[in-house]
Amino acid sequence: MILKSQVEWALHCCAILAGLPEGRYLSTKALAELHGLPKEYLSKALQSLSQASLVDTTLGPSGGYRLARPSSEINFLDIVEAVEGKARSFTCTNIRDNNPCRPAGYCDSKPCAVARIMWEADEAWRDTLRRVRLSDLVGTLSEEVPAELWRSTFEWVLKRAG
Amino acid sequence: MILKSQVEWALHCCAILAGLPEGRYLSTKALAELHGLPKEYLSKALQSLSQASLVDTTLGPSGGYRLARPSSEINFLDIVEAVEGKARSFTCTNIRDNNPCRPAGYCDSKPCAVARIMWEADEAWRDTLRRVRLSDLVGTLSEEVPAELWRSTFEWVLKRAG
DNA sequence: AATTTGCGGATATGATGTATCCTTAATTCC
DNA sequence: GGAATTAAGGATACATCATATCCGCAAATT
Repeated sequence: MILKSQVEWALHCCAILAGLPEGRYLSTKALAELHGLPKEYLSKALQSLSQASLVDTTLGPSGGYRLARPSSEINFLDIVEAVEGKARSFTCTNIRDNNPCRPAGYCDSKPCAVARIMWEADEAWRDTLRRVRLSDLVGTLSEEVPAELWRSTFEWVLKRAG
Repeated sequence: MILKSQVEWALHCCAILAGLPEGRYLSTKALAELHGLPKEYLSKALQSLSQASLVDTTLGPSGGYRLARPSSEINFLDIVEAVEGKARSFTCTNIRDNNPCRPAGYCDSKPCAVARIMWEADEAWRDTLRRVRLSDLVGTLSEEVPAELWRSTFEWVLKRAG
């Protein structure tokens, strides 16, 4: 059970977008260069964010991406689900239906007890991600990343932001 | 991020094994028939349980599997990790290292803030699974499964248990 | 008009989950 | 002792999906 690398990419890109001044856009090209990622494939991840309405886009030179909402109104789960999908990690295939002892036409009243527990764990995972806002990440980064690197990075970004 | 179907199989099989009388074994063949699963492939899942020391095995006719510990001392995470592996769902590839603004030879003091949050969610998932014992599942099933089906199923199982 | 951008489709490749088959060694039963 | 049964593990095939690249289109800027 491994998350796509696009999840990591999308989270880091959103953290950068969160630091953009109001109204500016940053292109796929700049985000790919900044993170050392394949531009064309990163583009797919960003398209997922766009389809989920997490980011706004604009075309042409000086075009690119910006957050569609304040970073305090976007949480980790929003981003993760945008690229990874909203499907649960456990799918119940109802193998108990194959029990040869079952009377014909028997129908379960509840979802399988095994599935309920697996889904509960899935929800715990989602809850944790839901509780962390993108702005929280930015706050942590701004504390942990050395001030000089933080400054030079955004200088680099702003030089490329349309 | 989808769990293997073997996870579902292993959980259901363990629930059956938990109902076996002391010292009896149940074969792959019986477990496969009971759940309508491909015998040869289910065998791989059971081998994983064996390698994780969750079950004991014995060879020959009347051979098969039984729990290695009481069902109250086996939790969901034990079983899930046995077949799914213990690797975290999120792997940090340290793409921040590619930041062109980084001074050469720069080394991070902490793991990436993004990774820490993703790992926290992963731990929440694992904690939930760790808190549910196999005996809890059996308790739930014995309440929810109609008494007659429950009885006839174990009659079916005992007829095949060595 | 030329360039740059996001977007979607088509395609290729590698890894992994799913599934089957076969051999080997251990155990039971006759 | 011999036949049957079992778990274990290796080899192989196939399908699905993540990864990655390329192309053409429409929109926006210069």
